[in-house]
Amino acid sequence: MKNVQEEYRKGPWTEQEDILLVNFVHTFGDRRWDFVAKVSGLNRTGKSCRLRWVNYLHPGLKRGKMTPREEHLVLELHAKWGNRWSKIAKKLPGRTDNEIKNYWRTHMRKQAQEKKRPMSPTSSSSNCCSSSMTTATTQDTGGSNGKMNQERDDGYYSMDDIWREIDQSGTNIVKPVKDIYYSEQRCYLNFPPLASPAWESSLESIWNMGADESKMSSFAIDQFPLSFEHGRSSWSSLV
DNA sequence: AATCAGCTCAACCGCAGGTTG
DNA sequence: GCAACCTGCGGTTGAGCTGAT
Repeated sequence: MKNVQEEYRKGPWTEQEDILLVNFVHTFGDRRWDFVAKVSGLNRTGKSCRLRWVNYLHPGLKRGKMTPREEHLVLELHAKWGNRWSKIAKKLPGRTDNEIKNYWRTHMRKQAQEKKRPMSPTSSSSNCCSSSMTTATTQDTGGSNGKMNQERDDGYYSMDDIWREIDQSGTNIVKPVKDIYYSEQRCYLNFPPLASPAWESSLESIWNMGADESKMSSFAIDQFPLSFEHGRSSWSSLV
């Protein structure tokens, strides 16, 4: 029996894998990830396939910088729901929970560090509140495994550190978000969308195709005979 | 031009909840 | 009711990019 760790590929997805995944998701839908992973011949877990699809390949995804409106919405919804990223993402069409999570993390770390900077080093960590993690949102961070509870020597902030800083600095995250938003002296520029990868045009053409399975299959065969043969061999045993 | 530090974001992991047999 | 499996979520990591020095 093969070791599972040998069986599945990890790391960055290749263009070919992307096209293959798009192909099979279009055929079988974006629900049965384990099945899609198996029949596609991708040596990836269903989980990995789902993540790639949801965070990168989904046709409705926006790319590029968050707009001020989106930033505002994220802050507002986070104040309301805490770290319910997927819930927040549902209110921002084209944005993923991962993207929002990353944005928030960057945003709050920046804010915490800016708050910390003017303070003297001694006053920053000896606050009376440091022992309690009772911010409005800690209830939502139950999944934390505690790996990153300590502020690192290099100044890295874990989520807990961020919450602590926010808590200590008196920034009430639940207060009307407009205050937080407009107090930031940020320059909101409209950047052009990021340049699309060259292969995106080919993906687009895939999406413009009908859901004709035979078409999809022949496409897969033409493009990636080896992968498809592999997939088909597992397919026959599954279907 | 080279190096370094900070930032971004894709991808992983572990866990929890849902579904199925 | 229960175990096994699958899916989705939230937290974390690290490679690569970018700007500063």
